[in-house]
Amino acid sequence: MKTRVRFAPSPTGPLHIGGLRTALFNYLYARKNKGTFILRVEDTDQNRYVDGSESYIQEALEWCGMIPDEGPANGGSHGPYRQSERKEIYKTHIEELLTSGAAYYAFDSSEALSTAREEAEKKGETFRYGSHNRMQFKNSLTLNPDELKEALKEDYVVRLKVVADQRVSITDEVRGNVTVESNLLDDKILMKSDGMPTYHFANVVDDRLMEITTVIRGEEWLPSMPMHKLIYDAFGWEPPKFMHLPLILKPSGKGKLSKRDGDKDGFPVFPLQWGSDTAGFREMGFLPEGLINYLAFLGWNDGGEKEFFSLEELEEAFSVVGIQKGGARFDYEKAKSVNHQHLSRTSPDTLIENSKVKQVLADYPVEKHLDILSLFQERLYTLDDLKEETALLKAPYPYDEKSVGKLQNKNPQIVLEQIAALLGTQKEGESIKEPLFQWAKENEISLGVVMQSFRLSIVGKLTGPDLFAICTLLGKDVPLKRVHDFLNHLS
RNA sequence: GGCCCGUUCGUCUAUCGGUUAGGACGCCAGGUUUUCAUCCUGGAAAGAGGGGUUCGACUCCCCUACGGGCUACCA
Repeated sequence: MKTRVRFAPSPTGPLHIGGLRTALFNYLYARKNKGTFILRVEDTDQNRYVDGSESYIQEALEWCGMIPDEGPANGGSHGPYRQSERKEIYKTHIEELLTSGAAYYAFDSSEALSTAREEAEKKGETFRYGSHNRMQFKNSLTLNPDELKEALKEDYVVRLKVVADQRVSITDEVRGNVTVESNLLDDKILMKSDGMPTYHFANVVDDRLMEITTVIRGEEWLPSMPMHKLIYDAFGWEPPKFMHLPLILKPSGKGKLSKRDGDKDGFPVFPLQWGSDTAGFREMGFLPEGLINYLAFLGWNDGGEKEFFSLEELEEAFSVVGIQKGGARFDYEKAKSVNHQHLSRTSPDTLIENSKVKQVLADYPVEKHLDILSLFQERLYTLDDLKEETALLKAPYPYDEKSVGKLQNKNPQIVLEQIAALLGTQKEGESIKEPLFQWAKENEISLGVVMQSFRLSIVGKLTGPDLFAICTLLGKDVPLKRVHDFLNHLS
């Protein structure tokens, strides 16, 4: 049987990186098994629907290079791929369960239920609508045919009739067997009073109809897996395989990573920008490969010591045995470090096409773009760093006075005058490196002092890439002027 | 509270009964006094606790502790 997996997000806002990682693992599993990667939009909650989410999700997947084989954007043989467009399908399937007696109508109001819940809570108990008490409520099990007919004119939901006194057992590919007592399970609502299915029901029906072979989703769904099994049973269907992924935790480890954590600590939690005030990894200067590589290793590894992977390499290396069981904390420093690896290994010719790079480089003459990028590239953790790094090409001011102060009593003037002299007589295409070092040696002047003086005069601080390369970029006149300016500054 | 899942350096992780418990990020120290947030080398740093099983346990089992998830007509 051909492998078919789906990524099934809800369009309730931007795609969180936890969701993106779920998508990634689905994608990798599909590619590794030469299967099909499906995008299904779970828009059954009209109250939480947020306009623009679906296109955001599509764009985010595309940015990462994970194009769905089937989905709302490009169609497929098992559509429609939006649950809101599958209402008729759910309707006929719920009829089936109603007819067989595996499900029943219930007429309790939301208010009545929350009251019952509160009362149970007061007694320190958990309210459960199930085999032990379902006969005490107003539903198609307790009403006579006439009452039922009348009740059906008003709002109703459809509930799953969970069998009593049974051990429900199902296996997760990552964690093994999960068993639960059916008496502990709720008679879950399958169909809401607005005629839309709940997640649980839509999920099972769609996974079946779309011929999904393996369900790969977040760990938050693990507790409902036995209940899903019961729905499959009710239809007489064989459940697919299940794989529950560990959660991505806050940097503190206390709970799931949320947007607030990013706002608080200044890192993105979304792949792309959402709205005007929420930047994504793309806007923060991440390469999609960098993000993907980092995310892949949050909860998975190939067992070896290699940690730098392209998407293609991940597709090849991915396997279920490498999936972690415990949650993994998000670490922005590590994410940047992985991105840095990808950044430094991308060819400058490719990188120069990036819009963020173009933006920074626009301040410089076109013929120098490649040289500038090549000089700074290996130092970048994010593309955003390029702007800060290249700032030293523009002006050395303000000088790093702390460093200047330390240099003061080492007699930098004589060094700077020599540098100026060399720069003045420098021929096109020649570096002053050799003659400068030669001079320093002859006069027994420490190269440390020489280079520090030189660097401070040119870029105003003691950091940055190779100084002679910077001078080459700046041309002949600018470095000379800066040395003179610095001499003035010192006096 | 109940149910489910988890627990190796600060963090992400390797180990599938016998290892000096390995790697990466971060941190610290060096790289013949050329700077550097790059690069190279080195260093500090871990099996939650208690019981078993076994010649031998990080690895298997049980208990405890701690952490997380779920407990909606949300997904």
